[in-house]
Amino acid sequence: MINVTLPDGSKRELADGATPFDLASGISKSLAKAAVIAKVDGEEWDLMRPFEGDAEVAIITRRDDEALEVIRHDTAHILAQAVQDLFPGTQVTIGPAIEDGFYYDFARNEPFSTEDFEAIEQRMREIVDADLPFQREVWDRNEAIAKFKAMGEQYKAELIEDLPEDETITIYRQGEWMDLCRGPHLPSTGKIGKAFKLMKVAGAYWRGDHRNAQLQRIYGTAWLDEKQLKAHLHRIEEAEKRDHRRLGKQMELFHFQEEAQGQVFWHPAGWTLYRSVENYMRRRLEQNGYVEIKTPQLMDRKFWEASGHWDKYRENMFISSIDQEEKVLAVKPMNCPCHVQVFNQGQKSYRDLPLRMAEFGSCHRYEPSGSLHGLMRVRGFVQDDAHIFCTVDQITAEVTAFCELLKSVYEDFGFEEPRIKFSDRPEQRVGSDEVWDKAEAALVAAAQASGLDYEHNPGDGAFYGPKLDFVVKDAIGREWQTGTIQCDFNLPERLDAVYVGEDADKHRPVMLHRAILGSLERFLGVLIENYAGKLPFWLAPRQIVVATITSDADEYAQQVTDAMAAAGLRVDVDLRNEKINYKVREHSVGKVPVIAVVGRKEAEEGAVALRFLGDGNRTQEVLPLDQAIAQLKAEALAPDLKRA
RNA sequence: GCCGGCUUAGCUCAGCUGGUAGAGCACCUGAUUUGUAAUCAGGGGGUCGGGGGUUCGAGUCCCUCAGCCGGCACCA
Repeated sequence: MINVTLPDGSKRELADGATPFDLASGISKSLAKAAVIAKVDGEEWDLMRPFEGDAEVAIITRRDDEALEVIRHDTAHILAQAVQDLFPGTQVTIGPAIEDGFYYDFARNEPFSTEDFEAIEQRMREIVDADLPFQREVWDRNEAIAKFKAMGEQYKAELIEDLPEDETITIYRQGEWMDLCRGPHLPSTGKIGKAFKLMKVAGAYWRGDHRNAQLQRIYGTAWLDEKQLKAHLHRIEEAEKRDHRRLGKQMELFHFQEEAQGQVFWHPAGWTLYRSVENYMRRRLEQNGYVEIKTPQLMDRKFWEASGHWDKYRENMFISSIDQEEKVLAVKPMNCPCHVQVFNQGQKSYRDLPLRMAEFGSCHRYEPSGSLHGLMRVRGFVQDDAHIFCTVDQITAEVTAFCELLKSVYEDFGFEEPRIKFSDRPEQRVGSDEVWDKAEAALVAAAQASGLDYEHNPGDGAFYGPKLDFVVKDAIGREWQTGTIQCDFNLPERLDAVYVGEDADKHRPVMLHRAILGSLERFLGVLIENYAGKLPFWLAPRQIVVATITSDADEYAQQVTDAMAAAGLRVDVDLRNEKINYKVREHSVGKVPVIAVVGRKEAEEGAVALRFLGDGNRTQEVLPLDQAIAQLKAEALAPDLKRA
């Protein structure tokens, strides 16, 4: 007899050899039907795996979050089986469930192509129709290695060899096909359903290491039913429409061309947006006790040798030399060493600390060609950079203030809270453990004080100190790091930064490297996608278009435009001989937030009819010109100025 | 950088198995003076990413370079 306890505390008795499926069937038919896997003493089990003794059991059904993960993992197995059926000689490696789907990495000399997808999907559907049971088997380690080697599955054999000695080796079979797998799986392939679709092929390194062989990864998506699958595909389509590269072209914000790979040509509209963001940031920094500086673009290589960057990053630095001189100059890849130079001019006292030194620092890095991505990853960029020189005791207060500022800035730009990663001491590092203790504690305390959730990335800090990174998502779910704050005990030492303490002795300051937006370019990319181009009024490059209905109103329209421009609003006039429908459509598609329509009536009354973009309950308002301007002017203020 | 794909008019794209280029939108011209998401008619515009090759003949096939796209790796 086996005694099981259910989540509600109730107990049941089962015969020896009973399975979670038997348990579910005993409770109700519908539960047995909806069941996916079971949790046995907190461990995920197959429904058909017999209990090994008394246990606490929960039945996981299709409605639970875990179900999709199991289905996706199962689908990955079915994909692997289908591929090996159709392309003999292909080796399997690993195939996990991921967000929205799954992938499987294969080793095969011939490349897969998306044209193979139809045949593969067809075979997958046949495997589902065959309703093959997933069977779990526990194998002896050496037998398993020998078996996979005999099958020509080198990668699988290697995986088993690298598993810890005490790990149970489990093999899952579906029909003739078998794979090394931890499980769990559904009882049979028929339970998976057919709401899956192969999405793309890609290269991926074996075990994520670029020194290893490159495998072919097939990505797929899988859902509970057709409806969910369709909704997912629709979401992807919609997300692609807000891709900042597409919108950048449509809205004439910027362009790229091959002669300046990875560098932005900002167009008038895009640069207007850029400047709005920069000006906003500049005000926020001023309000928060920062001073702004500007440092050189080109510095002698000796300088970078001293800072340590030449050794570490030489391959990623742009170098310049000039015929008349022997010197080799490097385009600055970062601002920190320059800021230390400014700090080092003259004598600093503890009374000068904390010293918050900001720069909209233009930097260039030779990023790998494959990593370039629109505005998100470029070779020439501007950081909203700053370095806070302070004492160890000031770290907590400074980091807390920074987190507060960052939060408020993101709110002003309308973002959901970014994800935060806390990275602590790596194996290779400088500085004593006591100082690391202090710095790590300071960062964590500051994050908590600011009410921010963070996740822990052990050992992922910079060699000079721990850091908090802030991560936001783009339109199609890719994550981009924006803000950061890092404690640095190293650079002040290398570049000999000192201040005179209360005790009249010389001391090393701590440097906090920090950026809120990260790079202006990337942030603008994220901003454009976040709003799908429909930027809030204060950021919109063209805030208003004055559109006439007939040429009778031309003169008045020009007056309206001039008055609005005089009030500091970014306004254009559209006097073209076109129907108002045409103008409204064109400027709506062009994402202009306000269209001021003027016809004979408005001209006579000295009024304007304001039409607001994409605001359901506020599409139109007819106002006297003065009042309209006063209202728009107030709305055009940046959030920080509205508060003031 | 690596694997795969793509590159045709300003933009989005079509051009089957090789026979010297096409659509919609945009643009220009004309008509229309119009009340809140596309008025009608006409017109101009391409050494088909660069270079090389195969062929009587290449946008179509092959080689090569570049850029872009999707991943991977990288990201001070």
